[in-house]
Amino acid sequence: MKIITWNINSIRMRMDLLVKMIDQQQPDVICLQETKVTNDAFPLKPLVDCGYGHIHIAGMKSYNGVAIISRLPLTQVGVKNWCGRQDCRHIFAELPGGIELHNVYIPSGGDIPDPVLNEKFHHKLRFLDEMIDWWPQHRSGGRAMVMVGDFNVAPLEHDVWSHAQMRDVISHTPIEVEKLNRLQASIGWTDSLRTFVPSDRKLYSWWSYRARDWESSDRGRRLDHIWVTPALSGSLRRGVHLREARGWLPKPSDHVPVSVELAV
DNA sequence: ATGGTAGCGTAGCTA
Repeated sequence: MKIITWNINSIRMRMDLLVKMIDQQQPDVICLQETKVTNDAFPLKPLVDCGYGHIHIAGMKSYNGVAIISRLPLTQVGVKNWCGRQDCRHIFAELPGGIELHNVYIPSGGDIPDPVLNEKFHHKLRFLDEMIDWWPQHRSGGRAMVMVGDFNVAPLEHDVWSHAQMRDVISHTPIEVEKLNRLQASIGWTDSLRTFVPSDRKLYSWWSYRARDWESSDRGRRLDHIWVTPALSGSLRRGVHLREARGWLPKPSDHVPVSVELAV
């Protein structure tokens, strides 16, 4: 089973690139973040025509929005709200074989790395705290689960272009890295991509639109993740970042698709 | 230290 997560930054702006990714990668399941479209305006038809007849979405006007797009049946679908908001950041579904799939878009957190001065950073940290408490109540690592998405945190030294220069930059500050590590430890999640790419090698899933040349400056961050529970970690077969998608024309997303294959 | 780009929706927020 091949699962791909991608922060697409508007599905309507990038439907052609989504179809290109599907033609090239043939995933069984696609999890999107930042679809930026209400459910009634979500472009279902081109995806159904590609063979993805099982689609679960939660979208709102302008911001956020998540989608699970599958050629395998989805059962037990639902939406999870955090921090008392209904802001379309987390949906889930069950896949064949009883695998529970969660697609999450964690808040970015704004610019100022101080939760007192910056309400957006406060929200991000509360979001992480709530998830840390929730997972052990919801399930144990003995359940086959996959959690994917744009977590907006690059936890490891080589998940950013410069560990030293990123210490005070939101996405790599010690406080949020510590919370992401606690989230990972909550029920023993495995960071799938780092089982395939050693932690001493640079690995990025996002490059800013603001760079003059994203490829030559290569100031990336690994914000997008695929985690699996211990029940599935032995089934991981392949995991890759589709770096070339950052250059797809005419208008690439600032994030690239991240893919894993599971022998299930 | 600053500003750089993109999307939504048509001003200014979010990233």
